[in-house]
Amino acid sequence: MSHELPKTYDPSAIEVRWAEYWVAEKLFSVKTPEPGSAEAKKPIFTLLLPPPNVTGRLHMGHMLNQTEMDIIIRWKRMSGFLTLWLPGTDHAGIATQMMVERQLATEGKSRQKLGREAFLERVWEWKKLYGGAIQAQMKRLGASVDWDREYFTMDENLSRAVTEVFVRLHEQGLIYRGKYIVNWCPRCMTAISDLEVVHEDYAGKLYQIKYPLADDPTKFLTIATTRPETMLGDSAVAVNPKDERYTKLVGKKLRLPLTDREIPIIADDYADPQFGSGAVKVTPTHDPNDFQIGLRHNLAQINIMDDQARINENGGSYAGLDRYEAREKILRDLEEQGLLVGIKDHAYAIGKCDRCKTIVEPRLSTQWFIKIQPLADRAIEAVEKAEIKFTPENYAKTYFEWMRNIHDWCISRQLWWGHRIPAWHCSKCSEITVARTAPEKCAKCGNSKLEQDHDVLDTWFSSGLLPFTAFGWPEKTRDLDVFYPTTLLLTGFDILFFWVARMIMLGCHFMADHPQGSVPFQNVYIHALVRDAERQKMSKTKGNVIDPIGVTEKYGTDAVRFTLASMASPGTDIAFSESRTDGYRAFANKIWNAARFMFMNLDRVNTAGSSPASLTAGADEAQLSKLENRWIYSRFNRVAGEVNQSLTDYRFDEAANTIYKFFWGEFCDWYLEIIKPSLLGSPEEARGALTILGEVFEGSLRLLSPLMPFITEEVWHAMYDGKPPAKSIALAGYPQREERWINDQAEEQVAVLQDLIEKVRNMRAEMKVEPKVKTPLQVHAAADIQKLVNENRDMVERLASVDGIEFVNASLAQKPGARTTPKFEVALVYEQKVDIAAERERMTKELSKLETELANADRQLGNEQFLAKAPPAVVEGIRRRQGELHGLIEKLKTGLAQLG
RNA sequence: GGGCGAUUAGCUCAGCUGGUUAGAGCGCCUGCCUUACAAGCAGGAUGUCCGCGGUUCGAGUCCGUGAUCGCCCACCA
Repeated sequence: MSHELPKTYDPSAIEVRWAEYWVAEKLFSVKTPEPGSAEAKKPIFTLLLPPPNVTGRLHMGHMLNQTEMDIIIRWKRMSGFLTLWLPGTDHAGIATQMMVERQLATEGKSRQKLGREAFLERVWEWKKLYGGAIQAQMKRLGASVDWDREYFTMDENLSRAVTEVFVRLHEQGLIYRGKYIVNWCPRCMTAISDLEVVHEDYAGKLYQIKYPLADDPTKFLTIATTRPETMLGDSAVAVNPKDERYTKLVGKKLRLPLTDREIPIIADDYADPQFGSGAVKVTPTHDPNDFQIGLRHNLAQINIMDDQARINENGGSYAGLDRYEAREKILRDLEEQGLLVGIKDHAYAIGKCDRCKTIVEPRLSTQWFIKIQPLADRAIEAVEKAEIKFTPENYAKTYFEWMRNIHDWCISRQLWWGHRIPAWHCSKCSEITVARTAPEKCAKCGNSKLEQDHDVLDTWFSSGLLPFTAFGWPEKTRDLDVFYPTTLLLTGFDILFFWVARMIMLGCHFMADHPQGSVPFQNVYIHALVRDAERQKMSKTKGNVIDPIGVTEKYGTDAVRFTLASMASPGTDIAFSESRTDGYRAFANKIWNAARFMFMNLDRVNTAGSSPASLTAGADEAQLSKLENRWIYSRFNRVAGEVNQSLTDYRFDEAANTIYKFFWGEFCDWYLEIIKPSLLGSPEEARGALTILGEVFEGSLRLLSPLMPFITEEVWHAMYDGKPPAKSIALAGYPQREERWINDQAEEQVAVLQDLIEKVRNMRAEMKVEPKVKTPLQVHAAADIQKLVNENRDMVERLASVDGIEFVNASLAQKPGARTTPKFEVALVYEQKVDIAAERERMTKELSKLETELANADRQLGNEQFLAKAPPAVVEGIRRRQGELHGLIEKLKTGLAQLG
């Protein structure tokens, strides 16, 4: 079988093949290990699958999630760790419900007319339709997901668990039902939680309105409001008790304009004497603050709007008007009556529905709530005590900030897609029974006509249960024993509060007795987010609007993945840089060609030689006497150690850059160049060289594999000639640093040779030596350097285009164009004259740089404070450098003098 | 209004606990199709590390302050 790879690197062909292979070989399936076994003690990961948007395309931010997830999966797999793929709960459901409702509206139908069952059936159909695109993309990335069963978790198990959680919380007094002001979306016709309200700056107006006193209509109290329409529901006007202007008025009545009602003037601290007139209208049904004031003063609750935010029958002649139509009319009417006394520009924030961007209406309604404080306290403690650690750490601050200002969580939604609240209403006595299964009859009056609550639960309620329900809770399962808590949660900050915080609260609460600890995960890695295509305005001005699928097709998944990893430094968002992706595609191409080069030589040896060569049979020990082999082994192991450390620290950027520099800058640029003569030499010699080359190449592929899974898989399989030791490179174990191969001396020696070669190349370029012309070289150096150069004479001559090396005893410093370093002086023997002016400029520049440096060193070393306080290693380093600088400067000066 | 973060080469970004000469990719300049790779090779140029003040023997790095930009949270009419 031939080892040949196609001449051209074509990522798409490779990707399709291996993605299909991984799925077919079930590389992503998970087995539950024996409890207590070594396998069970390995880290476990919670990977949140981000919600797809309704069009079925992935957002760039989500794409990153997925890509990084994949990196983690594959990295951990290679480390021999178990990876667990957890299904996400169903976030697309509500969006889909909205789409279906919109469609029904065009057909003149509604969900109420259609009925619950038929409606849910239609939602389900849509979800399957749009889910297909996501599934395809996941397959492309090598993930296998049983779409119907795992992704849409409206299954019986989860339903049972959700009910169980609800009932238990209710029994513990942590769930209550009450009339409160909630955020109401008049378009979705449901309550939404605080987090689902997005605030936007709004250039509004502040209206000043006169309310006449009831017993003296010639006198007025002026209030200020941004929402005049709500005055129809006013129950009072509040002034601050310390506000002396109004002390006498407290307790008196006002006539509420446009209505026939009288309302009291009350004293409440909420009123700010500095704002407006210091008097504020109180509308308990349409403002959360006013609601609280209303409770304190036992005010009437007059709801003036229906569920679509139209004025209801309590609004008198305004009934039936939309809230904004009503505002216009009310303002006109007030103006006619001379009661509108001022309009000012006033910027404030308005809340909009996260999904449909309709302006949210605070609305008094009966909802289910979770008493959040006890849960939040424990969740705060878990992070304070470092039971859960955030990376980057500063997200803990954000988390605390939110947790400490948390409000009770409204969990009921007036939607149909979701888990229904397990509460039953008695048609006779209105008693509410919360139960695991439908009760036969009312516990209070015995009536058998009971109806289940129509509301469903907030999706984040069930999502928040995921860390334990996914393992079969409330049953005591082996999975729960083994997998809870997981080691790492990987996610973006955008769902820190929605999901992460709630998983922590609910996990700590329900898993309090768990032997391995109650927290749902021990580490949270918050990765950077690529700017979302949704935020087009911002993105366009920054020039970072990109189509992830297009980019992937253009550069290959490996290049895109590598780019995202290399830019994933913690703490900041990523602006996707196409030019960098282009660069990493070139890197993939480099790998490809290096592999082709290796295979080419292998085939040559196998054709010419008497015995076959192998890339994977193990190193030929005799080869290790060669400097370049000791060097590359040392470098490889050092790099492996660094990469492992970076990955442990979640520094994917460092890991990527380290591998990149090693593979391209050392392995390809130097090692392959150095060993070319051996590869092209006798079959025996080439066979030996190939064993080392094969080992280092194979190890490099494994090192790279998490960042570029497709190309590494392809080349790796080719190296094993169709008989790999594992089904996938991902299963082959990750390279670790092996101390015995670390060789400082070899690294130092090669560094000197590299420096020498570079100096010669530099001189040649400067003197404009024809590339094909080889020039003799003079070297002045200590005996050990001479010995080193002599032993590697061929290498230096070849890589630096040198014809003969002469060691000289006299310094070369005065020779025009010569180069001096602390370890050697080197000059070309070349008749063509150097450009004196350019040479003088170069040397003068060099000299001034060195002199500045020397001045610095002198100053520091002359400073007793520095000598006393700086670490010895630093002092020693500067002292040594000072010695070098003296020598270098001396020689440069000599050289300059020589130039005249 | 509260909190968090950013500002380093023309562009996109690294620079970990303060320590010798601030880096990478792309772009740019010069020369090379050297038999793995022109998606390449060799060489090269480019920085008031946002401003100001401070701590320190020493600051891109720590502190304060100002400017600009961004994000998150938020019930002040």
